[in-house]
Amino acid sequence: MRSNGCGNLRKKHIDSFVQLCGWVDRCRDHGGVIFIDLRDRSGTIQLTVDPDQGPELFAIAENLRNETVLQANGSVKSRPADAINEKLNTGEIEIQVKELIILNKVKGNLPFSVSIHNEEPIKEELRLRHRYLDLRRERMQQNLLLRHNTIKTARAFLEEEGFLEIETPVLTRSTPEGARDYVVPSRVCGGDWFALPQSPQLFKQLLMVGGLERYYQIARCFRDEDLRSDRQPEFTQLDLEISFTSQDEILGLNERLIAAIWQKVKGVNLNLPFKKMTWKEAMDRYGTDRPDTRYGMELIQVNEIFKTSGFKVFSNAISTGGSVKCITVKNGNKSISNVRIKPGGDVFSEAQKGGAGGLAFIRVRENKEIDTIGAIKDNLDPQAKETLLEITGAKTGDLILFGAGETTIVNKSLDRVRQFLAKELSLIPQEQENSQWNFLWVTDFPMFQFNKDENRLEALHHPFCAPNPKDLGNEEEKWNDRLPKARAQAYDLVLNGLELGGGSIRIHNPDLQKQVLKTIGLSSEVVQEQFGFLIDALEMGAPPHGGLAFGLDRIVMLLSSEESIRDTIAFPKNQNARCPMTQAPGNVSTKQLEELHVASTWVDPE
RNA sequence: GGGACCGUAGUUCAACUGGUUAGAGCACCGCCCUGUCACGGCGGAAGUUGCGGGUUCGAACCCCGUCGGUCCCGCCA
Repeated sequence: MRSNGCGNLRKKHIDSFVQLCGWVDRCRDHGGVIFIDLRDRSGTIQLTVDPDQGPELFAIAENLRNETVLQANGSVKSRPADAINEKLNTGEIEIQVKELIILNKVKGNLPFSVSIHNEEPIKEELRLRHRYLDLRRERMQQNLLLRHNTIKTARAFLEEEGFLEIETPVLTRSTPEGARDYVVPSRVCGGDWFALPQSPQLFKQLLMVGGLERYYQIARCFRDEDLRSDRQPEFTQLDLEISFTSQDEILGLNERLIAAIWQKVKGVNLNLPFKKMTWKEAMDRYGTDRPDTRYGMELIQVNEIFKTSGFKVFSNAISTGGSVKCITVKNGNKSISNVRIKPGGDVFSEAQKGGAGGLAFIRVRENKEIDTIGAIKDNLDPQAKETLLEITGAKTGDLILFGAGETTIVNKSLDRVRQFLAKELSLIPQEQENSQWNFLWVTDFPMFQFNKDENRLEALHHPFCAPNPKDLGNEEEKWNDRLPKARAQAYDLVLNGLELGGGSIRIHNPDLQKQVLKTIGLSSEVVQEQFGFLIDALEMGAPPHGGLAFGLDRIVMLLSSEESIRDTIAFPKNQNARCPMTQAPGNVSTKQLEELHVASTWVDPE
């Protein structure tokens, strides 16, 4: 049916007869000669239809509309010297058309224009409702090509490293920890339910117990939680697991994997090894476990200066176990007005979104004079002021912003403010090819964090991460005390403040695994019921193993400079987890429900 | 569950901040045009201003509710 791709033709094809198929991108009808831009996945080329080629052909050309599916047969010709289009890869040539065959017509108005030449912003709802049209556009084609190349490179790399690609079940069982499950009723096993996997975590560990040694998968994962621009109910992980390995080996291998992807897809040579930072250091200096270290404005703890201060907001925060931390905004006096850091201001509300009740500030004026609210100024003696200016490095013209209260909230709100101001003040370096890809391993996460609502410990990553032996020791009788405070052999890969992936060395000792599950409050009955198969497996010769999973959608989002992972997925869901094209999820018949032994309690709110 | 913003022709936007007939570009339809490439020219059709209620002499604009969407918090790695 076709001999070439439209976008692949060049001067070397001149005088050859070609058969092209594609979509009408646009027409220019001059009354005599008619130009048609024909587009397929490879690109666009100009077709030229002359009246002297016959009235039938001309009549077809005259009545074409955009997005008509067209076959064009004709000869490749060079364009007249003054008609060369340098903006087009195929701009030196054109097709002298001998025959046009309409393969399919377009009925009615198109909801939006596909042609890149009419790139008005289109409401995303509309793009998703007619995703097949949206996918025809260059931007989505580029993104999906980039996604394909990313996966292809990962497969080739892992193949070379001795990995096997193995599929794991999509219908599996619900587990207590983590996100809400998508649940599927079983017709055959009445009253029982499958859950869709939140990740292949346990299966990949069991593959290691099964002696497969090196596994990977492009794995679809499901989480029934509320959506964000970087979160979909079904998303894809590049998931891998290795037996007989160490943390360093896993980090090294994954750095090389990432470097291979960036090399192939972006042509960028990353510097290896990536930088490393412990979780504690990240929290102290940046207030987040995924810091953007491309710029400074670090958080500085100033508890010592304010613990005896008469400014109660600060001293109370410290005496109740919290912190006072600050960031120094260079030349902030000029760039950030008081209106913006007081209630109602954009900087203030950014701190508020992080949970802060307020945003205290000090402006440094000439001769180390400070300008702030009276309650702070009156309670800051000269020595304390001197120390503050010294450890913050604040100079004339600088603005110091404070967070005070519970340490987690201080960290969270100052992290937000820091990121917000970095964008506002353009502190993020854009220019150098390599510095815009700031990779960072964050290591030594705690095993657990305290969940206030449920009044219990919960696993920070998941409850299969192995604790650091240095923190745990060998004597089992001390596990009870030591485990809750232990660091995990867990690590995240962070790029420019976004988490790309994470993993850990896993527990392969069944007693330790039981102890960890007990620590997060699971009774031995629940452990037996929900994780019995894992404990059994660990008792039957489980090798030491560990692994990692990357968020593939997010990687592609960064590589394609998109702001939403929806633009990296062919058919994504909207923010209500609905597919605007198919309208899924939808009704099922009463008969289907009966077969599944399920009755709906849903009542339409009237 | 909560907060913010948005919804006007097929589409992207406008409409003096409450004023009478809701405009424009692209797309669409018709006519003209032989070297354009965001082709050009002339003409035309196209609207329940998301929906429901209220305030008002008068509502796209103000108020309440509702539906849909985006971003964020909670939630989620």
